[in-house]
Amino acid sequence: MVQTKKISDVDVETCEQTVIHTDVVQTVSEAMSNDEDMDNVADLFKLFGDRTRIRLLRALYQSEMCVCDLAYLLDMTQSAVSHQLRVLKQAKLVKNRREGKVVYYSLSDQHVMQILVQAYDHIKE
Amino acid sequence: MVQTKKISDVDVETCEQTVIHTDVVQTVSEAMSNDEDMDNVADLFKLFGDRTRIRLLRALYQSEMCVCDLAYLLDMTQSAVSHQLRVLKQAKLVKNRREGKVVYYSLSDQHVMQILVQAYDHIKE
DNA sequence: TAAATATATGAGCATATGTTCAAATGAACG
DNA sequence: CGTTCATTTGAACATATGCTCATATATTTA
Repeated sequence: MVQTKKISDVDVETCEQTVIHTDVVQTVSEAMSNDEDMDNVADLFKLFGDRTRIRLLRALYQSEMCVCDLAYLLDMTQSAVSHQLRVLKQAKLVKNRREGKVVYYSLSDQHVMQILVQAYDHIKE
Repeated sequence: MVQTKKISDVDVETCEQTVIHTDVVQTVSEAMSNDEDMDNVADLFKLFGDRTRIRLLRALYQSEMCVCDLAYLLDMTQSAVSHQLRVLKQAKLVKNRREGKVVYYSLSDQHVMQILVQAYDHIKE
């Protein structure tokens, strides 16, 4: 924990902005300087932050399924489902294989679901 | 794992939709019938799915801070930061206390950060 | 080759979201 | 009491997002 003793003001050139605890800002800024991957984290969570995609992942966690089955299961248009599956595939969260006319989707990585499960547990308390 | 033996078609009243693997859909549907909390999970992730909010949480994970310090740290308008802190507070992810003119924000629950850290680890591989 | 079926894709549209700007609170201090 | 400073808040605006609709692609089958 950082203590907040020193009080000082600093003017910034862009827009006049004030800093109260210079030392704290300095410390935190250094601690955060490493992880520029936070943007990627946000992007990953952005994928999870949609009801449709969450339900798709949840369903595929149970079993590999084709597009029309997923559409029926979620009570959605085949087109809408296909669009979202595309998003999930681009993010490498799901993979697919073709068998004749039918395309089967499945999770490309079981590990990703752990994040989901943990969040689920968090909600449940 | 569910096997995909039976092939059959079903018409649905709303829009004409086709189901190929009735048994799989049935099984998965039952498995998913319990967790209606998936919507809440999506909502939680929606909060994480933004660069600004992620960085705010990341910063507060290091130390309690006031609004103007956070604004300086993230190089953002104090107003924009305040708006997002409000969102995080409504979601009970952060809390605040007033000390004179200055309002200090901090994480209301360290546990929530575990989800973030896990996702961070996932990215790192 | 033509028809049928499963899926993919692009454009359009309506809504959601995040930021800015201006103005309102709220507290300390002369 | 009026001024200053930190923060909050509401409206406006621009962009992002997810769905629909029509159409394209791909594969099987008659």
